[in-house]
Amino acid sequence: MILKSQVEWALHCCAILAGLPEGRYLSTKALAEFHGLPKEYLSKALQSLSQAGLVHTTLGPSGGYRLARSPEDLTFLDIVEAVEGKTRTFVCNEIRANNPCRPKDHRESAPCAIARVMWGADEAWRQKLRSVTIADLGRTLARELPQALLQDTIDWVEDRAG
Amino acid sequence: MILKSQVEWALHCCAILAGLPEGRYLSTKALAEFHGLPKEYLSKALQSLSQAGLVHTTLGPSGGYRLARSPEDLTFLDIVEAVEGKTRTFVCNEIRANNPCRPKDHRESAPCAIARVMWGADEAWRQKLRSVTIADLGRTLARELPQALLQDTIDWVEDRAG
DNA sequence: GAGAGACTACTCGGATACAGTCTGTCCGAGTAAATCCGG
DNA sequence: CCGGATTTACTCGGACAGACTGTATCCGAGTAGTCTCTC
Repeated sequence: MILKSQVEWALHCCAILAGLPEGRYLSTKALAEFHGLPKEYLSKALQSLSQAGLVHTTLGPSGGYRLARSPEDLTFLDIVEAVEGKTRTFVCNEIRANNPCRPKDHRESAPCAIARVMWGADEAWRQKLRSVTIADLGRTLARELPQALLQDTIDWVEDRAG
Repeated sequence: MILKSQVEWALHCCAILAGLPEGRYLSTKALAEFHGLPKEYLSKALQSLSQAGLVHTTLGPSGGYRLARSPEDLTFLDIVEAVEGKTRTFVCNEIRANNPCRPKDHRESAPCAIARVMWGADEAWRQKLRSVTIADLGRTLARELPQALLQDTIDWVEDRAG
């Protein structure tokens, strides 16, 4: 059970888009080139973000993507769920129903106890992802990265922003 | 990203094995019949548990499986990791290294900030699974299930235990 | 009745098959900016 | 010089292919009880 690499790509792309000047757009081509990724396939990840309403897109030349909301308002969970889907990581197939001892008219009072534990863990995971925003990520990067690299990157992006 | 159904099967099997009288074994066949699962494939899940040292096995007739430790000592995480593996759910491919602005001699001081967040969430998930034991599960079931069904199940198991 | 050998029921591991998902590529349709061309 | 037509650069969506993983089945080898047969 490993998250698809599209999740990683989407997160990195959102980090870049967060540093984009207000109202400008950055193309898939630029994002793919920046991260060294296949442009066509990366666009699938960005489409997922677009469908989820996390990014806004414009067609035509100088088109591309920008964040649809403030980075303060965009959590890791939003992005992970946009790409990976919102379904829980554990699905209960109700195999307890096959217990040969169970009377035919037996009605379940609660979800399977095993599923409840697994879902609790899933919720803890999501809660953790919900607690970190892209703005938080930006602040961490600003603190840790060399000033020069940060500035060069911002300039690189702005050069290509439409 | 969905856990394999073998995880669900392994958890249910451990719950049953926890109710087995001391020193007795229960065969794959019985476990498969009880849960309505394909015997051959279920045995793969049990082999995973065996390799991880969570269950003990005996060959020959009246052979089968029993827990290798006390249910108090057996956590959900143990079982999930035995089947699903211990690798983290997020792998960082260091795509930040492709940043065209980065100087060639740049050395990373810390793991990728995005990966750290994802790993933190992964750890929260594992921590939650680590906090629940099979004994806890047994107590929950004893509290919630009808007394008759519980007793019938125990009898059914004991009938087939070798 | 006792002991040796055959038998049986089970685990274990490997081989195989099939389906679904992930990764990656390609192409056509639609759109908006930039460019070109005729007046 | 200006306005409409064309070109260009991009997104979007679908189709497609290959690799990998998850699900499932089958079979042979090995093991430990049980049964049988002989003395």
